[in-house]
Amino acid sequence: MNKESKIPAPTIERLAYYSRPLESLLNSETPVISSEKLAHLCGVNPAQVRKDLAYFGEFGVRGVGYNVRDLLWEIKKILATDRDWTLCMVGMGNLGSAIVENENFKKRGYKFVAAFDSDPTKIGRTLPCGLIIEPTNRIGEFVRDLKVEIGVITTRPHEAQRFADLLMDSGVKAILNFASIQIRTPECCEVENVDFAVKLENLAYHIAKIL
Amino acid sequence: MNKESKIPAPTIERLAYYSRPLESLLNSETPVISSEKLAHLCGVNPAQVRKDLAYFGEFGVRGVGYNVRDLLWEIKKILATDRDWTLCMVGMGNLGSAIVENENFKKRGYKFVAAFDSDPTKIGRTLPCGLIIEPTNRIGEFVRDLKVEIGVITTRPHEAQRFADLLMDSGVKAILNFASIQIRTPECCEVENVDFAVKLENLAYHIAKIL
DNA sequence: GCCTGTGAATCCATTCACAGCT
DNA sequence: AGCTGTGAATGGATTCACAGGC
Repeated sequence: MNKESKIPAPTIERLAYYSRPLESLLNSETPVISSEKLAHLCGVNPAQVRKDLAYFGEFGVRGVGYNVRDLLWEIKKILATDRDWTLCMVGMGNLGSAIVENENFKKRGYKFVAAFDSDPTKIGRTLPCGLIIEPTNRIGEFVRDLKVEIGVITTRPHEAQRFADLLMDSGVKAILNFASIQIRTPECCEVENVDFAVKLENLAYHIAKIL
Repeated sequence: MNKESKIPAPTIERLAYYSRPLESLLNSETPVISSEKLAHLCGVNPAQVRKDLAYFGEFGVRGVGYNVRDLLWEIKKILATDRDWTLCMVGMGNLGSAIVENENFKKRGYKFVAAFDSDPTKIGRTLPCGLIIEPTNRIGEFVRDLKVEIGVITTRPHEAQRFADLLMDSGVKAILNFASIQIRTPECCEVENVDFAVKLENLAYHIAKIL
């Protein structure tokens, strides 16, 4: 862990990106891939690919390249996506529902085992996936009983911090936050923020320069 | 543009983050804010805030701070979010629908004027917002007629590149891509990729280290 | 000959520290 | 006295370039 703790955050993110084309390649008849080809598929520099992978071991063969199947397996082991994870959703609006129902997540081992909302008209409703929407005041209870590991938040911004605190107190170890607010968190809990509007604002900035 | 072209990408992203608390502050009785306070609200270093803003002008008053209203206005001008943008959605699954219906986007001036899907059972359906789902083979026509500026893609990965090409050929200047694939794009078109699963894989990596 | 793994060099972003204004 | 604006210093990450192994 001491050694791994100084691995750059961008490296971890890129590992996930590398795994995408590798998955497609698995089905095709391509047993081996070079850093050059993989880099091209992911839009990065070949040296970057080699350096990223070298942090974790020597996965390649000089003069040959990387075995696709083995490399994918190694990356999954590193990212800990070779196992299932238990999630819950707080906020069952359009976005929350879309994520809970998402087949892609299920396929990757991210299983939602609880869904919460504070809107009384939504509570008790059964989702297509079989989950029943529970009231937010039962978050602690459910998270503890079901041993939820990752919490996802899609509520309004002003409620997000409160629910994040609740999730953390109940033992959640990581939070994926879609509310457009910076969630404050102690050391023990990892947070990733995703704000679509920020991405759009980025695009707006760049294209406004041209027009 | 020459001067602005060497502005760090992270700066642009942070400007959007700065605007969030400023919007809340507008309603409260806080006419002025220091870089220290704003930095704290956004979880960054105060010098970072000052440097980011200084790229674009001298918005603050020494010994005092930044006027909240003025600063927000300047940031909106920089990000070009002081005007409306015309968007279209390709892929009307759960995620696509959730984004098109999102009130937050509308409020920020991102207006969806067309929605496409290739599933015949979805085509012709009227959305709560009033839009009718059109077949993907009419993308070119609609995008040109309605002068769509930004395209959003939420299709399966294997179709994403094809639709991106189609959007670009029809005059779209920027693409927000939610499909888990790296979209290849010429100079003239900006792309932002958002992959939720990558964020989850990041979290998984970090919490697996602890467990 | 080809491609990986890696120290060295470069590039970029963040933070520091203080001069300058109110 | 207080807080911005900014050159200088630091700290990271990316890229280069080549030694090492197939």
